[in-house]
Amino acid sequence: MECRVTSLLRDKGFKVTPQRLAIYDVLAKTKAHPSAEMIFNELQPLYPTMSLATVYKTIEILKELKLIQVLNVGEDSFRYDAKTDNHPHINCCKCGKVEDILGIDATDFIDTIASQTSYRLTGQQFYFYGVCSECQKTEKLPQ
Amino acid sequence: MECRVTSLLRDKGFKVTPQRLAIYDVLAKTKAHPSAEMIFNELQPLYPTMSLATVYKTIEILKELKLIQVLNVGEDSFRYDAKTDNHPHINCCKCGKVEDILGIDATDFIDTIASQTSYRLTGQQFYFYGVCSECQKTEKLPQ
DNA sequence: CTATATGCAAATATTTTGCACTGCT
DNA sequence: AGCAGTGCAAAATATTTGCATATAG
Repeated sequence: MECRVTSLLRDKGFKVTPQRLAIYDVLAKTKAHPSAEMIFNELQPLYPTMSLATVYKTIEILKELKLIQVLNVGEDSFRYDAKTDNHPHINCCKCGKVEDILGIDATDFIDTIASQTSYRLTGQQFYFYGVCSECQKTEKLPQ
Repeated sequence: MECRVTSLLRDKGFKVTPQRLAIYDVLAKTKAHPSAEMIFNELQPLYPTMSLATVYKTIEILKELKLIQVLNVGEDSFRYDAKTDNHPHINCCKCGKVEDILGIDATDFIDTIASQTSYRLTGQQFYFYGVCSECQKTEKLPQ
């Protein structure tokens, strides 16, 4: 049994390489929404010869195959998420982590927007900002 | 009568310079949500000696004074908005323009999120993506 | 007059590209 | 074997920084 990534790559005429699978795996197995650099660093021990360029080129393909989605919470770099359903994200302003918000039904909100705009909607991205529970604790410690 | 920007700058110990006022004015008078480069280009005719560095430095101050908000719809650069109330934005995937969505009350949606997260919320940003009405027309023309 | 701001140029950071070599299929 | 993919280095793009000069207060 072939996994989804393997068959999708092959179907679209892309070659299945260890690098591509490894990059997708990093994204599939983390909830940290890593940037290209973070993916690169994560893979260094296992693939010491892998280049950042390969990470970027692979991300491009994974995006095209809709295997990942792109996030931009307002940092200078992009982050990537292998969960491709369109859920909101929340970003801690103190530690910078980005987490999924799952189990939200935004249908009503989206419908309201759809009915008020002349655009044909194709998607949306909801970002929330705040302080995570860990950072809230730290905040309250003296100094 | 002094305008808000002038007095706010002065109050916080920043000097009031023609450059700073001009940059804020560009943002206050447009609905295009320009990037730093777009602001710079807009000001070229009037302030031919202004440098991009000044645009970036001024944006930093305006952000600090909460006179502008920062947007990132997923481009490689940031955009800025002098409307600082937290309204959704919509981005046309064809022509790239970014427009305000006004008159939406997202309180219920935000409250739902607030009640489901352990974060102390400080803000949010809603981006919608689609095809604007102008681009929809163009789309349908033969070729 | 003094301290801050500007403008230039150089530095930094992120992402993209060109090309010789490698390795899937 | 053939062609797409990788890795390196260089380029492109966006943003930041250092510093000499200009200017607001």
